[in-house]
Amino acid sequence: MPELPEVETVRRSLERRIVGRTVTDCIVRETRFRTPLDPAALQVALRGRRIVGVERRSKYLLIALAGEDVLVLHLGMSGRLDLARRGTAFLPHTHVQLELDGGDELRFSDPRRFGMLFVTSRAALPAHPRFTGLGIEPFDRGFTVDYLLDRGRSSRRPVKNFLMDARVVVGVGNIYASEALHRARVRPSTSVRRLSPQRMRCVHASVRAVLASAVRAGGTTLQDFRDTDGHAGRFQVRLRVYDRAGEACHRCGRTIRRIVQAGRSTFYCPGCQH
DNA sequence: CGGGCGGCCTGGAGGC
DNA sequence: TGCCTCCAGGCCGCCC
Repeated sequence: MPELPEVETVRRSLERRIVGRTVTDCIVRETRFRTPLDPAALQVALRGRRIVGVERRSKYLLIALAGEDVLVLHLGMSGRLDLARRGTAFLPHTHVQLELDGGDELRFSDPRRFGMLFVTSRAALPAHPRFTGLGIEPFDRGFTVDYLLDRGRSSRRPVKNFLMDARVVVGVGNIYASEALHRARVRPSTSVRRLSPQRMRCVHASVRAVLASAVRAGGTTLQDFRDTDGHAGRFQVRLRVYDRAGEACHRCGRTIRRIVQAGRSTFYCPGCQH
């Protein structure tokens, strides 16, 4: 479900409400995730620990605890975090609860179980297998047109797949890759190394613009995305191509097409993307 | 060895 | 109503 704007939206809503709180207990009711969860390790690391910060790296949420440890959380496709009063009704597939002082609890639900959570030390994080290969953050200073040109120089792959490659740049998933390329007027099937510097500059600016705009809108809610307070995103009404196959392009009027690239749906306008 | 593809899961939508 | 197929916002490992 979540790409950078959705994860960042969750991060902000979490940060407002859990920093300074202490985890009193951790209840695990499901351990079968893609990487199996170790309840004992989680409980030992979390119980009695104060939450000192909430950060994001790529599509991972990092809940920093007093001391050296960090709770790492990934929402996968269907993961969701909810902050709620203890004892209130909870969503189906609520697999983990963090009980907080003051009577609230943070609930992690994930029907498809593509998500993951684990505890590691802050020092070990960069070397963790899930983090070592990660590319640059799209809002870091190092994410430049030259960086993209350099990384794309020897690659014949389609620019859409390139943008979705987390080894190149993190946070761009299936929705925002299509949206950024529409904004840039670049056809998703274009080979990266065939993009002129001018067109790459446009792709670069469009990635940032689309992501920033989606963050401001609180993410995209297609079916079930919510922040930790249960609020839906508002970017779905601004989508220009994603999930609009057969509809008219708002820019040129031509009919939006759906194709499949690397096993994922891609949407583009044949009229104004070349 | 870069990168496409199948698989991991559940659930919702749509066809018959 | 049921049963089938297809599809879904991510990621990993296999294998060409």
